[in-house]
Amino acid sequence: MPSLTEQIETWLKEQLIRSRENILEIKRGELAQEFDCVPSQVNYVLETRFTVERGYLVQSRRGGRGYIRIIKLEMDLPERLRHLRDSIGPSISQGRAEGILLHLAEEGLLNRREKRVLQAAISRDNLKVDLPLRDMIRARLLKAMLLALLGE
Amino acid sequence: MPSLTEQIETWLKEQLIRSRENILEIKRGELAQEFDCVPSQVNYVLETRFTVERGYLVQSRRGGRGYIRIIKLEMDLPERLRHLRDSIGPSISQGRAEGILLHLAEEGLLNRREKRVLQAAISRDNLKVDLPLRDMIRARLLKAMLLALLGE
DNA sequence: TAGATAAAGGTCAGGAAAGGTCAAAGACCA
DNA sequence: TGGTCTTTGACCTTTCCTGACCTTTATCTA
Repeated sequence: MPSLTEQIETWLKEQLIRSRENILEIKRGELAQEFDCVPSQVNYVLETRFTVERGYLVQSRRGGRGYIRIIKLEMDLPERLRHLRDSIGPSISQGRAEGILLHLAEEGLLNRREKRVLQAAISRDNLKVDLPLRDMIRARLLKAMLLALLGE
Repeated sequence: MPSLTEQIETWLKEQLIRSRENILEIKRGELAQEFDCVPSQVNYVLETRFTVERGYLVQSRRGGRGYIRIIKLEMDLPERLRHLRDSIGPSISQGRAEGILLHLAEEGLLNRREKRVLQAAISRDNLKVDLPLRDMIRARLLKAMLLALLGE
């Protein structure tokens, strides 16, 4: 049985696909009711699963007629690579790096094998270097590998 | 009377066979209860009996709805990986690493894209770390990436 | 139209539910 | 009796979920 978080994540992504659009608008309260949980659970899902690294933008408005809007980002490859390079920067945590991989994989830019390889290369367990340096090596490797893979 | 470790090992392997699949998912806590032992005993069994050496891959996740997943590798792979691991050793030069990649590519175990990624990851220009350490990181990464790639 | 009220969504800390690590004690065997 | 393999338990980290309390926005009403 998948966790609540996973169920909500899946549901939202399905809605996005089913609607054939890149925008989905929901009511936090209604969604929470649907899944029989507290509203802040929805925030948790959004914060952990719909981040920019993973290719989503979340906007919202409070008050009467409030809403939460989830936008799936789409860019062409060259733009994407530039953007990736910038967002990786000189140093990157494992968590953020994994978000990027997930995102690329979901878009079909990385197949399962490739994702696994990259994943292995950025894992702290494999890098085994102390912290400020580790995140810097990871950033360099990730950028180089993505360039090798995506940038003909 | 076989040791606890052996009992658990046997039980897990039986489950793997019985399920007719190469993947088995368990809860550490439940298993420990079943065998009336501390949970960390399960880790010990996994560490000593379900290693890559012996043809297994173990994945896990913590937190709510956590799990431990044991994956049985294809028949001839463990042998292959053992050999690779030995030939890489604890430290490897860029030249020798490239030789290995070339060899694997020739054998068709690596396609062009994959080779490019690995190549990028082991390049001294991307690692950018001073020398004794660089070759050690390269060795760890190469082994981990190949394992990720070949260990379905 | 200013202020009250209702109707959203946001934040954050805490607790629960996993699994991980490590060192020390115990058991077994050569 | 020394060394290796097992077993245990204390403590740690990660992930998920909840609830109390806060802020923002729209709408209604005097």
